[in-house]
Amino acid sequence: MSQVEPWLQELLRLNDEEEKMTEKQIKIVQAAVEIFSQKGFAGSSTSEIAQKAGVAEGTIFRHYKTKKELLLSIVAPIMTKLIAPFAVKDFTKVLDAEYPSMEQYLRAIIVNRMEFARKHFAVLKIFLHEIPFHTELREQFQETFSKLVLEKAYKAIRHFQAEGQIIELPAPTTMRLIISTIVGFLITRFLLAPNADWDEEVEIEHTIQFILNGLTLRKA
Amino acid sequence: MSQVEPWLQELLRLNDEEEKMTEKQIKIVQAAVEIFSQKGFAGSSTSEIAQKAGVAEGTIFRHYKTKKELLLSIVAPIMTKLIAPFAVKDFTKVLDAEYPSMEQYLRAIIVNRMEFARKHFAVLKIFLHEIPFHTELREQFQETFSKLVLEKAYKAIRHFQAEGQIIELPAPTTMRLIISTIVGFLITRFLLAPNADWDEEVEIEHTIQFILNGLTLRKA
Amino acid sequence: MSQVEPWLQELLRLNDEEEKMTEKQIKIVQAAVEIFSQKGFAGSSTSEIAQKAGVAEGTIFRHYKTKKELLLSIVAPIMTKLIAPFAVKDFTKVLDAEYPSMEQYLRAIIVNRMEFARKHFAVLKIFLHEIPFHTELREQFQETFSKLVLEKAYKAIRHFQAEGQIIELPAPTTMRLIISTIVGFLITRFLLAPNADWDEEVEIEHTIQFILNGLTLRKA
Amino acid sequence: MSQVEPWLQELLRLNDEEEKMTEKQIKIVQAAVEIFSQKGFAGSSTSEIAQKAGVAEGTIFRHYKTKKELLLSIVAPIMTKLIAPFAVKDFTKVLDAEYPSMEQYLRAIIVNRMEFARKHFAVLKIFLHEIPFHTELREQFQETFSKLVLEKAYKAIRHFQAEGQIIELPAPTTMRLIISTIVGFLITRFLLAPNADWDEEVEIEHTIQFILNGLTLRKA
DNA sequence: CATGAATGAGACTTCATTCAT
DNA sequence: TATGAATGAAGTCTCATTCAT
Repeated sequence: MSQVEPWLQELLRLNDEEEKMTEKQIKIVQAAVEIFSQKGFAGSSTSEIAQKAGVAEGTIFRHYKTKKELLLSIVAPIMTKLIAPFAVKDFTKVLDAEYPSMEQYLRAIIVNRMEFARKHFAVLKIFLHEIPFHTELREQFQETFSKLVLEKAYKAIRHFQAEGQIIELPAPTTMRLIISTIVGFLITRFLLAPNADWDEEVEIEHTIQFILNGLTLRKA
Repeated sequence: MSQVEPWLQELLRLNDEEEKMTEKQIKIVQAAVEIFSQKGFAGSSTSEIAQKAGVAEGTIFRHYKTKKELLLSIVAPIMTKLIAPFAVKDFTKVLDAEYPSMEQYLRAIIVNRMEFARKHFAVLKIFLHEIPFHTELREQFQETFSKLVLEKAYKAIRHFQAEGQIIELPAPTTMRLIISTIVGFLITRFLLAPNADWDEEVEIEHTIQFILNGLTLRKA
Repeated sequence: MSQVEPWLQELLRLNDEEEKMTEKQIKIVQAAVEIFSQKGFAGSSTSEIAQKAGVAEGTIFRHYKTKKELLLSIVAPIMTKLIAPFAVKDFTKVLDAEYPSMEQYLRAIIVNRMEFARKHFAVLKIFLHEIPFHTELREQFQETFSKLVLEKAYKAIRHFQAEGQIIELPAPTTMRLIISTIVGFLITRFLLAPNADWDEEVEIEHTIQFILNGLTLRKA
Repeated sequence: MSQVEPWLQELLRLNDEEEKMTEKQIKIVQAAVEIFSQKGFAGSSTSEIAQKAGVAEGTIFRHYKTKKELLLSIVAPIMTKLIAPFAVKDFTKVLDAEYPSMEQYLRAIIVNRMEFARKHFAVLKIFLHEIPFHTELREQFQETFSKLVLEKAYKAIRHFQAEGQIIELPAPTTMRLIISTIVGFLITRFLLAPNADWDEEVEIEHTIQFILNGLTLRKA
């Protein structure tokens, strides 16, 4: 999964929408991402963004009606992208075919999402900070998430439970435990100790083993 | 540990410093907590706080030189409180005496910190949101954390490793995995699905077992 | 005249009105003088004055209804004091009796007013700065000045002109030239170069000779 | 010197820098000059300035970052202009060539600076009032003055002393006496009795004669 | 498309003054 | 008499947004 799977390509193609953008517009977005992620949305000023983008103050509003629209244009797409790998049409088929073991599945997810986080670090940070303050964002995310991901993820979990690979906890609990561990890993890696030079491979391995062990019955 | 241990009382007593506060000052702090946690620091206005507190806007600045000082007066103490249970002078003694098994230890921590999170939910939320934007906060937290908690926690981890209760991962990795799981639990409980009525006891139990299993060697 | 003349004593006695003042009130006035002279009236805050005086904010307003009243209580008396030496009831008699020559008269005035300026430097500075901005002050000063000083000074000038000691310029012109020179001397001494160590005696002598020469006919 | 000398033109040309200014910006400066000179800097409010300029308050801060910057933009240039006529590269040559007698020199200076004071009355008033409260202003003025004027003025004084036109007082003393008289003249004319209709020509003549007499040896 | 001067609402903050204690 | 918490008007300054060029 470190290579983009065919079934994902369609989804991902939606994202490369930097096409119709003016050169100036791209600079605006880049500047906005940088400043929003440093100071937060409410703490940033459009004039500062314009300055960093090397653009007149008015130019921003030629492309985005309001400051908030600029934010959403940055943050909304990331939600879809974030979720994309899980939004597969027929999940269990995928599972059967490609991930015979939970371990391979987990490793694929972690590696893939880590690349994603590395690439979109700043935007993800903005997303995390702003989602509590913008109802539309939150609702859109919740809807997308529960529609596209939740049931499919539950299916996958039950699939591995049925196969006896993991224990029979409630699916939401299982999911919470997995996501907590992965997100905790990513946050530590990119936010808390971005400069610490650690052995990424080894940490990933520990993390995967922790999840697998955690979800496996201890033999008495 | 759901009861406050004697060795904690001193530490905790530092916190009930709402003494010298005017009635109005208390109202200001309450209003500020509510509004900051809803809209974020930069998105809140002092006039709104004053209004909600039923106080003239000038009154805020009689007690706090700046809006930011108001924020810090709210958020700084929570850092110490958050860490308090781990800032024990002689940790291993405590461990020997009171927590023969890692399981008991984990349960104590989770229950205790859950009560704490329940009580200080709003302030914790503010803390989490603002810490990336305020260097002083971040540095103070890092210092306090590494001084008071880190080494002691590592000691505890090594203690349980020596006893053969958990496997020999690097202490920082072990710690990351434990904290991720606990924080993930608390965030799910209080932030993501605060209204979902789930069986807290059972979820705690699952969480503890997940951590313990995760850190225990699978018997081949 | 470096000693206080008998006819002045009455006038001067009006000034030592620090009698009925509370200890705190005195401290307030001292603090106000210091701060007003450093930052100007409009640039000073009553709270700063209270702080420097070691007094509660409200205490100032127990003694002075408004900030401006505090200013006037400081500045108004200095006007009288400043003018006092010239406000003699029967001036020409004084002149005949005590100052046979213009030179002696000038020297007396300069020495005496220099001591005055040295003592009341800060208050005089406040007075000079504030007089353009406070109509009452300006009017009161103009009235006092023209009533008590102007005619008497003109009389003295004409007296010395009649005696042939100085040339027959218009009295206002003569007065302007004398006052300009003296005030210029005092401002240089106390404001522009207060730290320069110069020979005061010699400078006074030069100044007097300049005025006298300036008002004497050059012999062809 | 009532006509602008050629060597001055360059210096003076620096001043007509109202070029790049918006129409509104010019109105702001005009309003600010008027209000500052009436109420002093600290006693004026930006809202009042905006109102008198017929401009939104925000517009002031688009052109000047702070209220103080507005003050300095008004007051700083006047310092150079005030001094300009004395900041000539080779002063004694000028003296030799154009002012054979001290009298002509004095008359030229007085007339020229009187026109200047008449034209820039309000700004000069602001300058005089504010210089004690703004360290930067004071230091900049002292530096400019001592660099550009002092030595040259001393040279001129010694030039006239060497020619026997004036007596051998120390140059600083001589300068103090001359400036006191001239400044006293200007202040009387424009500040103390601006409405009194006096014969300016005659007063100038008296003032010049006073200075000349004052600095000339009385023949015994 | 792009500019940047202009706006005016509203942000944070100060301050003279009042008043219950 | 003295205090100092409280006030609210006013101050300086910021900022998203508009619009003529």
